[in-house]
Amino acid sequence: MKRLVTMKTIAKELNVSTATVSKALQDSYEIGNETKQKVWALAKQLKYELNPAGSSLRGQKTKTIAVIIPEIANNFFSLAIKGIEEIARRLDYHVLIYQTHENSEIEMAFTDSLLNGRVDGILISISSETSNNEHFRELVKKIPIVFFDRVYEDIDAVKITTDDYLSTYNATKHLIDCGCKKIAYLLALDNLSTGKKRVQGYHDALKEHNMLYTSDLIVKYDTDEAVNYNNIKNLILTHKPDGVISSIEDLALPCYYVCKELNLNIPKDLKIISFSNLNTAPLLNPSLTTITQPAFEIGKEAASILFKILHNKHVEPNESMILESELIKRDSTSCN
Amino acid sequence: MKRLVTMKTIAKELNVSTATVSKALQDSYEIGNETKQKVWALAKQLKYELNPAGSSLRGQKTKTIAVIIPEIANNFFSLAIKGIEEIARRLDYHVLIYQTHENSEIEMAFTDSLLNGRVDGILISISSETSNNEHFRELVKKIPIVFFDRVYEDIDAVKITTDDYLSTYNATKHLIDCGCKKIAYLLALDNLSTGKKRVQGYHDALKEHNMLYTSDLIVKYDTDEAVNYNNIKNLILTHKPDGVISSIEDLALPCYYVCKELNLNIPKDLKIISFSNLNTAPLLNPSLTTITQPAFEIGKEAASILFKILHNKHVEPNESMILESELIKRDSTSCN
DNA sequence: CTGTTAGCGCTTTCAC
DNA sequence: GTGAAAGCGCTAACAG
Repeated sequence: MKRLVTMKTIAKELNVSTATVSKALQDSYEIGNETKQKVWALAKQLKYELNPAGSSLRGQKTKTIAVIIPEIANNFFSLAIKGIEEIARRLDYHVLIYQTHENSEIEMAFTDSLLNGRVDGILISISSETSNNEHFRELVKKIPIVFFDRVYEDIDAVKITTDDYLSTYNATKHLIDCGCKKIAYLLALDNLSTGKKRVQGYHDALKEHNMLYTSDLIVKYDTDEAVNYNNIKNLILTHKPDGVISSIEDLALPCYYVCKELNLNIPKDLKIISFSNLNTAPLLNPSLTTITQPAFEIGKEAASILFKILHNKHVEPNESMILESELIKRDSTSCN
Repeated sequence: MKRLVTMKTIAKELNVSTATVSKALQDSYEIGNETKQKVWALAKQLKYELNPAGSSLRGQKTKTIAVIIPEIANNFFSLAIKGIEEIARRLDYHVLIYQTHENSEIEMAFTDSLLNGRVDGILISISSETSNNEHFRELVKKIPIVFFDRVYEDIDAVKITTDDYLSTYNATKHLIDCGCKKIAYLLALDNLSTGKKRVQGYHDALKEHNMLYTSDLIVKYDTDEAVNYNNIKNLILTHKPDGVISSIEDLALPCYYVCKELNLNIPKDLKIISFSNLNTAPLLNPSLTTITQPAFEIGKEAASILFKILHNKHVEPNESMILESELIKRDSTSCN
């Protein structure tokens, strides 16, 4: 396109060397005030911007981070990105986005392709904990990484998560308190500690209250929507649960539709609680009680810690954090 | 962090020059087959990745594009990004994300900061058409840009939009066909052609049917949610409309709540149609009839065209596109 | 206080 | 078919 304005342009114009310009722009103590002023003025006038290729080639820092997530068009992740971007902006960092579509092959390809100095660090929410353990174990040695939400439990890196276990534990307990006798569970993310903890919380709450716990009451997520719908329908027809915990939003919706088809009154016949970051949840009818994660804050925390690492260079002690989810009670499960 | 694997590494190992490695990796006809094989094998083994700083410094292309949008945590924009990312991935491009929070100062700062060769092109959905006309007029001369959804009407650049005028025209007509006699409008984006066309469609449909058109029936978006709520409440109390067209999702929600507070039955007392990309709209009660834009496709189209421009180098004729929105009819406005 | 110089990793003539 | 050399824009060590 257009010829770029470089330090050379400024140097020539001002009859100084590029080194002087470089230092002046960095406000180095080595440069005289007068020169600095002249350089700054001209730089501003010409709208000079540092060429990132030049400086990162030289200095090994790109002022860029990558965010790798399963899916962008998802309330949780888009809020998290929002948080990340806000922190990045404050520190003049740039944010690259990559979506894996839950495919760990793609995930590995992305991370590998980022080891060439394109970014200074990575924020990642992984798609599976089973298929690429070794890969990540190596990766964390090569580039600063912070895991968020969906993390590798047994890898030594900073992790920002929410209290998955407690969330479902409390939610299940809430349903029990509401009088539910038979609580089903819609299972997803079971290849991740996130998912395992969630189902464990459900499990433990049931056991503690001597409630029925059987795999018959668990429906596992399938990538085919129609299959999910039918599985849930079968569950409801066969076992007639009076409560449901859904580990992801995408399973609560078909559950809702099934009830509609079967003419079940949701708060009365079946109480549903789901993980969800829908900003419209209160508009749902019967309004859905949700376990809502602080997605925005998770993004902000994860980014903040990554930048801390990037700036200190030195190894951080395990600064991992567990943020609290909120059980937002609504009509569907209110006890009265 | 770790020492990077560079062409030098490969060259040394294989006793060839870096020039040969570079050419081999590009599958140049100049290089013998045997050498190529060796280079490729070693590159793979060492997980060599091209250093983007080096090559973009040299070649002036970064294989990176920027996406500038008002807000990430928004169903429309996150879907658009999803589309953009998918196309970018196919062509091995990287995607930088920037959110302006509807602030055109920030917007200008972003675009300026991208003129230093950090990206090859920009996809943007602007925040205002009034405050920085001159800025964008200059910008399009300096870097390839494709505008999407919220565009500069009178700037010579490719634009991907939806049929804003027709959307509201048809929606309004639909309400009229349903028997509405007094249709209000919730106005937003009025500093953009997008918003102007939307209100114009509403206006024209009313006029064509000799319906009441008065600014009293228009409530303008305010950044303060409480103000919106009150304005809508006043509108409804004072003018008792039987239909509402909302130009953005964020105004339909308070409208819904107002009805709840006033004990208005939405399909019966007041029919609401809103622009919305909520994937849960069918769950709303009373289910909301929506004007739904093909956000994902807009993202894909915009990205595709940008890449076309980037690859041809030569100026494109005006390949702007207008995609169709869909009026998804639901209980709240069904005629019977 | 300022300039010279070298080199980050890569590509591209131009020789051989 | 391969290599030497120059240079993209920047920074830092070192001279002066």
